[in-house]
Parts: sequence; C-alpha cells; structure tokens
Amino acid sequence: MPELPEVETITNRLRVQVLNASIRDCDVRWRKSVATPNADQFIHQIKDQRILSLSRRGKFILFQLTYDVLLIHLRMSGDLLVDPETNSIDKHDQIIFTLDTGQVIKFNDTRKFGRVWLTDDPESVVGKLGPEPFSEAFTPAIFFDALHGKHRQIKPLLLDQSFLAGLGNIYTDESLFDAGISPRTISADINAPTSERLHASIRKVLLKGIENNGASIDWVYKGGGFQNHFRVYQRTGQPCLNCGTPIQKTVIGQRGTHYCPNCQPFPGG
DNA sequence: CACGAGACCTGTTCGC
DNA sequence: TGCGAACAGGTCTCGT
Repeated sequence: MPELPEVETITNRLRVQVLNASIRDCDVRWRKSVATPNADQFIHQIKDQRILSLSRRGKFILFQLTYDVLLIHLRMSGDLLVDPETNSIDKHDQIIFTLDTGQVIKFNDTRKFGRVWLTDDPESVVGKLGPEPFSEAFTPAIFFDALHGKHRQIKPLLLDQSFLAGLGNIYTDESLFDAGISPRTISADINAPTSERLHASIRKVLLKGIENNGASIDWVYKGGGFQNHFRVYQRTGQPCLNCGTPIQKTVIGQRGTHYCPNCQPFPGG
C-alpha cells in the first residue's frame, strides 16, 4: 500500500492524535515485525518513552521519543490505527502500543512485511535513502545529473528508494504518464527538457495524492481518494484520457506497469 | 553495474 | 461450485 502520500497522511493523522503521549506498554504479536533490537529488548526499551514529535522520511514514519527514535515502514499492507481506548484486537494487529492517555496505537499488517526499528541512530535505517521529492535539494538540475549517472530503465530507477525516496508503483506509473515518458526509457537517454518535465510531474502527482489523503485500494488503507484520479494505474484496457488509446499493462522490473503506448512512446519505437 | 528470480506473507480475484 | 494459479501499494538477497 503506502507510498509517500499515504505515509504522509498517516503521519499527519498520528501527530494530531498522539503527540506528547507516553508509551506505557507494548504488545508484540508477530515478533518478526520488529527489525531491531530483538522483540523483548524492543518492548523493554520503549516503555515510558514519550512521543516528542512525528515526521516522515521517504516511506518511513519516525517517532522521536525521549531517548530513541521509533521508525516504522508499512511495506505492502501495513497501517497505523489509533483507538481512543483498548477495544477489539484485529487478527492482523501485529504490534499494539498502549499510551498513558488510554489510547492505543495498532500496527496492523495483513501480509506481515512491515517492520519497526527502535534506535538512537535513525541514520542507520534511513541513511541510504535518496532525496525527498519536495526538498529544495531536489532540483531539476540535480535530477537530470542523477538520471545521467545511471543507465537503467526509468521505471525501476524511480522505484529505487536510494535514488529518490517515496515513490511506489502507483505514483511512478502516474508520474511517467503525466510526463509522457515510456517506463522503459533508459535514464541516461532522457534529455534536459524531458527530465524537467518528469521532475515537475513527480511533484504534481505526489501533491495530488497528498491532497486526496492517498489512495485506497481493495481492503488495504482506508480514507484516501486518489484512486478516483488514476489516469493509468488499474485502467488496463480503458481509453487513455488524453488520446483514447487503450491503456496497456506489462511487467517491468517484476512490477505491473500501466502506460499509454501512444502518449508514452518508447524512443526509437 | 544492471537485472531477473526467489523470499517474505495473506487475501482476493481469475481461469478452467 | 471448486480449486489452484496469479496477483497485490515493498524491499532484500543472491546469482548471472
């Protein structure tokens, strides 16, 4: 599920709900959800730490606690839900944090791919991430240079979190469509004007996602509306909203990839 | 360095 | 209707 807009939405929601609360207790029901330290140490160490601030880096949610930073990555099916008090526990609630306010934060994760870290050195977890798409450091010129520093298909490159942080399968397909670039285009072959267009499209599409509180698909992640604005994602066979050509789906880098063969021609055919 | 396959997991949808 | 295959918002590791 969660890409940058969904994680941003969840982080902002959490900030309103649990900022300044202290973690009184923690129940780990799927031990592998804890990446580091081991589950027992994690539970012991997080107790009585207070949530001083919340932020997002790429697809990670960061809780600045009294002594450590709690980092959470939701991967494919994770979500963070806040209950006003201890209620029903879902079978997919993998970690449950009880707060001194009586509230409960539930890390719900059907597929169990999500992970949490507790460390005083968050750089050890997020240090290899590429730039934030909305940071001032992510300029069109830097993006162009980065594209030419690689010789890879543009779609898998944009999904590479060490290249650029935050894009996932939905927003990559939507960005490439918006910029009119074939997902198979080799990064080093993208010229300056096209690179600048892609840079703008990435920000535009992510912003639209954030404005719609992310995308809700199937049973995973509730509350988003960006799925109503998809132009290629999950529109296989439907007419392109620009030219009417049926949207195609293929596999690139082992990921389902949606595109308009007319609006996103591969250079040279 | 770039890329594909296989893992990690569960649930839903598709095809015969 | 039933059942297995295919597929799903992500990322890591290994082999070529």
